[in-house]
Amino acid sequence: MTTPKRRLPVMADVAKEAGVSHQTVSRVLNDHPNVRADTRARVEAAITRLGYRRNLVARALVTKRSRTLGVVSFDTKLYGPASTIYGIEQAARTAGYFISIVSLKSLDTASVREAIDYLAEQGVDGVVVVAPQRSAARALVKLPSGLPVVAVEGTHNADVSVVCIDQLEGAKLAVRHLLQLGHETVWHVRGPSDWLEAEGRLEGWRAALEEAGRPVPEPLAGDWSPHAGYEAGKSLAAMGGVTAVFTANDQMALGVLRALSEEGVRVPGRISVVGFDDIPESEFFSPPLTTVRQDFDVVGRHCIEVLLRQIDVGHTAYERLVIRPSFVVRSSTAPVR
Amino acid sequence: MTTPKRRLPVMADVAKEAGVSHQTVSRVLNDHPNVRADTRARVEAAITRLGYRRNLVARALVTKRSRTLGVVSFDTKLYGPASTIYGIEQAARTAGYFISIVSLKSLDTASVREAIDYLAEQGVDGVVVVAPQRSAARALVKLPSGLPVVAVEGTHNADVSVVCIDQLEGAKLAVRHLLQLGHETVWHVRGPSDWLEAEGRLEGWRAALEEAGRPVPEPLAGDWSPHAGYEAGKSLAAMGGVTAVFTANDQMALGVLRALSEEGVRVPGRISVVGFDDIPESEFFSPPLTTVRQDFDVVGRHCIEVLLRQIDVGHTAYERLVIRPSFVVRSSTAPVR
DNA sequence: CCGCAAGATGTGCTCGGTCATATGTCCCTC
DNA sequence: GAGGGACATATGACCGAGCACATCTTGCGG
Repeated sequence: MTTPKRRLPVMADVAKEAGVSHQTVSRVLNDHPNVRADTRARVEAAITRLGYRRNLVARALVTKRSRTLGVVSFDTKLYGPASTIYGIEQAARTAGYFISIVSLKSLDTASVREAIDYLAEQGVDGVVVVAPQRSAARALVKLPSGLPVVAVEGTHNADVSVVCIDQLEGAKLAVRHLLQLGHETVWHVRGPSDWLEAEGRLEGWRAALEEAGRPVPEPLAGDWSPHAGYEAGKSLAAMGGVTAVFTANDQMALGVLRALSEEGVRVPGRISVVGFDDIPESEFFSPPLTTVRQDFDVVGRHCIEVLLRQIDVGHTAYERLVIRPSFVVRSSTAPVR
Repeated sequence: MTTPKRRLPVMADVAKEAGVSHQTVSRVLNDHPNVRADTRARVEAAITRLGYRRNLVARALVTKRSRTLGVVSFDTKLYGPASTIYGIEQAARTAGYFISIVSLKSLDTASVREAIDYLAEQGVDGVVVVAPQRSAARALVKLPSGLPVVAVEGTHNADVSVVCIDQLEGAKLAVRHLLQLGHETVWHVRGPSDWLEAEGRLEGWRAALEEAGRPVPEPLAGDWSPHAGYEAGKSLAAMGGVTAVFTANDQMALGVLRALSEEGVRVPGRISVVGFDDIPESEFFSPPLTTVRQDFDVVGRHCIEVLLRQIDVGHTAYERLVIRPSFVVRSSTAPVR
């Protein structure tokens, strides 16, 4: 009971229709120069007449280039990964590549390896791994068969090219801003310990405090969620003596703001708060959040650049591209009273 | 100066290694029953010894099934689309399919058509179009060559299967909740007019008010952004007499809350606010937002279900799957004084 | 008017799998 | 011991493009 759908036209059909060989059709399709103008026109007419579309699968088989790039990511619902993937997709499409996405629930080494293998089997020309966790970064050490790979936020590991945002610098911007406002020191609500970004921000925070010769308080644990920020905010309010907090991301900062508000602690009157990411909502928090801005689109674009370079010129040296974050001052920070 | 990388092993290599024919290797790979146990073992040993991975491109060429689904979406940075795509990806991968994504900056008819064609050329087995705009829905009327397509939030158009959330019902939930709290009527900050979701929520709001015989105020314009909500909030504060607002999404609600806070209007003391979407941040807004919850994951899963059904059994009747939203009461709504 | 090079077009093979079919093997039954 | 059927394995064609090379045109200089 199969559908009587006539099969789609192939090159040979177009060739017959235009009265040329399939090779000439191929030349027309690939903008080969050596085709007479009227022949080209005839072929093009035949193509539109038949509604012919070239079969990229067949093409990929012989050229060994699928013009598809794989992306392995974690929780693509989050603003950061989603934005990065958006940037990747835009850049890839401009360069004539497709994007095949695998979104993992856990970034353990095995899952990442499996995902990469899976994509390799599908014939992707290269893979971008959005690997912000230590475990994911570990999965990239001994990779299979010369598949070009670029990591976003990978470790300093030299086994793969990396594009990342300078987390250390971002954190320092935040802390220095607060110190300049006269705060004696700055508390920190950190991200989960297996995340490289959390690590970098923590280090940057610590380094900036030490550079200024200030005491380094115990960081508060967090897991990026607003809820974790909320809990941390409650603790901070209870501590007393806290005047400035650097939160490892904006969502947690939101939780902190909420908790402080509930506890009747004015921001920035009593406590100044700085976030990280600059999600679109931050500008409208109560109060609008001073934060470190990461340009995820740029990260995505650079990934594709690096990856395509690796694909095109073969295995060059591994690159490491560090993007500087910027700082956005809004109303959640103020000079200490 | 080409790399001396020896080409990857193919079926023939495995066959030789195991001392069988390539066909037997194929049988082993596809779990064909008619293979003697020891032969199978020999082949499997050869596979691991050589590190063989099957070439899915070649397979796709002959089977005419790429086991790849295309997704066309608009602004995948937004929480809604990102979550939907996440759900789609999970469901697809579970079913053994890859996801190829095209993220558009504009959902005009031409772009959507082009994207679908692009994916069709790549040989996808089906396409999910996240088409929340009227223009995108229009692009789905006369589709090319029997390519299975499912739309998320498409129109009632019978030319394609649709999976959507009952926007009308969601809006009604919001309005009824507010009316039950004793509010005389409910203002509305609407989404952009070419968005079907905005349309649905507007209609639901209006219908619920009319059902209750209440006056229907002029809706305020918005574009989903917190900034638009902020502007609307300022207007609402200036109006006087407003006690309840239904905002078409949570981001705009955030802007409304911000504006009301700046104007010294207490929420929910003087004005109650309800949003739509239930983004992860909503719970920590000031105050925590009462909102309509959309389960995007479920939408994604249903899309794949419908799409795979269409792919497997051929062209059945177009389906229309409507998912009911739920309602989350938090602290941004209160009985009218 | 011929020769020759550059341009235009055609021929046949290849990519790496799967499918249909042929061939071979084994066991069981009459 | 012949015949039949089920199972195991091999053979060759084929999917639809691109590539290398062969062949046929054409234009131009000598």
